[in-house]
Amino acid sequence: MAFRACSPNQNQRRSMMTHLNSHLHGFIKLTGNFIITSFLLPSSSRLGLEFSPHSTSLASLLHSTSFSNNGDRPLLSRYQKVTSLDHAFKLFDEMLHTRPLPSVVKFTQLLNAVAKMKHFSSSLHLFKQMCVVGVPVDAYSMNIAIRCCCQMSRTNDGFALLASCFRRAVVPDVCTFNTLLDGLIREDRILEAERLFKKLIKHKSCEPNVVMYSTMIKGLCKFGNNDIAIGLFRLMDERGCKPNTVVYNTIIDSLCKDKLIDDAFNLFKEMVSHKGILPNVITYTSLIHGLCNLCRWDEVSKLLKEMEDLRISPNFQTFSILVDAFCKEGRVDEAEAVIDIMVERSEAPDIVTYNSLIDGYCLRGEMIKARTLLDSLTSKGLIPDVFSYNTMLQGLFRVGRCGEARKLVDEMRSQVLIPNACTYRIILDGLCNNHQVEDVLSLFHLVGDSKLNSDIQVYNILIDGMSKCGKLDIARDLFQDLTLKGLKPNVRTYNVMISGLCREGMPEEAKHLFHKMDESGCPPDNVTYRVLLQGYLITRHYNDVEMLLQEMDGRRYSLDASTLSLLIDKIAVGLLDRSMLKLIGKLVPKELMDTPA
DNA sequence: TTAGGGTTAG
Repeated sequence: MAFRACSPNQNQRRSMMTHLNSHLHGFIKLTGNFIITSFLLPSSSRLGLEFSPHSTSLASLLHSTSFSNNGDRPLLSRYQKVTSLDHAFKLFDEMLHTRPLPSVVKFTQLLNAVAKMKHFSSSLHLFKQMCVVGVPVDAYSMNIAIRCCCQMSRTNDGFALLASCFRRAVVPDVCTFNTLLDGLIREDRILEAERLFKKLIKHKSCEPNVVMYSTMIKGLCKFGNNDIAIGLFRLMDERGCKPNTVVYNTIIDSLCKDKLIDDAFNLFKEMVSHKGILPNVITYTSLIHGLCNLCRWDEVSKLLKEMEDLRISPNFQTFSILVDAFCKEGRVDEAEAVIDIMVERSEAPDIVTYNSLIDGYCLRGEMIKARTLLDSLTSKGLIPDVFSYNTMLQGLFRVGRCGEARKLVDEMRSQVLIPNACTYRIILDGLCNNHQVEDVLSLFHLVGDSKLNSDIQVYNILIDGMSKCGKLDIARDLFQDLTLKGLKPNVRTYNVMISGLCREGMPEEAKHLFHKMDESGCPPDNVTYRVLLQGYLITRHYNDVEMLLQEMDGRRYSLDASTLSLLIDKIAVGLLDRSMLKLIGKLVPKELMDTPA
């Protein structure tokens, strides 16, 4: 594998673009073919059944699994078949008047059916009624009630029910504790979740199983602790709890989201080749999503082909992710083709998918198409939401049509769609990008001390916008104001401030701020390093470049195309030492590398 | 009869 960016000349750079384009082109061609062929896959795979390449014949599987409707599957009881809340309440009332009272199992079936319809408070209400009339509740019914609390983000009420378990001599099991653990994680109470998990193991309250480990791993991933999550994953294996597809998927997805795609693929390889665990559509969708985010299109097409070989059919979410990725690249034709296939497969695109398409049109400046689509959503049976309008709004600002953007906001109001915090941020950002400094500031001041302005993201937009409009003094004042407002700068705040300082030729002040980050408990991220490096290079501040590169290597960070290009230019003209190339080579992500001819 | 994994705006 050659390091493409080593040669700085114009031809090489052009060739990199051509190469990338041909990949993209190849991908689209292949994807187009593939999606059509996957639509033609045997109906078994469209039904969501997956086949190992070594499995017994397709026909026998089809026969035994997908079409055997009689006998094998237990019939659902009338309590599990409820279709509406009304129906459930009527049935419950009937049960209360039956003598002797139906068994707790029947009641539990009904509770579960109601919970599955996402009527959590009703399910909980029925549970309480059961207790009142003296149905002897057990761990199953208790677990459903606890789950209802947790799903409504009332995990504390779930713990209160746990206490009542002890009073009622109901023994909580691993499922009870896992539900509570999941509730804590859902409410972002990761420290309490960790404490509970450790306590359960210490007191041997229950033996964690693969679901519980997986819940804890999900929580750790959610809070950016991939390494600790992987540590727990290894520990679980050592303790004799065999990992399965779900646990692998959880970690793979988190690595993909953090752009650690190569680590994700190592894990994927381990899962499939060493452990013999079959990947499924979720595994592939996570990987595809990760690759799309990094624009590694050739590998996306490879994975889609692999799915086809394994007879794993892409599903609604896979398609949705592809539509979104195509739209973000401005490839709306391909996105439209995928949407057509979704319609053919009766996986009707939802509002989210269409929002991506609106975004794609806007990105290409095709505002009429975007507007027509927005207006046609209702006829597709979808109600345009604030999200759709926000997307359109963003597009109008992007092409500099501030007047029309204003009109759209008025239109939202007239449609009783209340602009939300995101609308506000889009307007601020749009006005900044269109250099409407006066308007931005008057809007910001008009909003004043309202909750909308107690938002670090608002400040990030304004600091960035002001410094890009050449108003670094205002940006600095806003940065100072943060602490007075009781807001804490986040990594993005530092990044935009550092970037602004560099833009105005103040690398020393930028460096000072950079050093403050770690001590403020906000360590610099990949972007901080890139921004500072670019600042140093543009302001001809070369002394610290190598040190920054080494630190990046230590933190496993990587270079982006523009920083890389700047570094190479400086080496080419002899302002930076060629010896740095080796270190730079280590920091180039795969998507910027050449592939063998 | 109970618990776990993948898409949405800066």
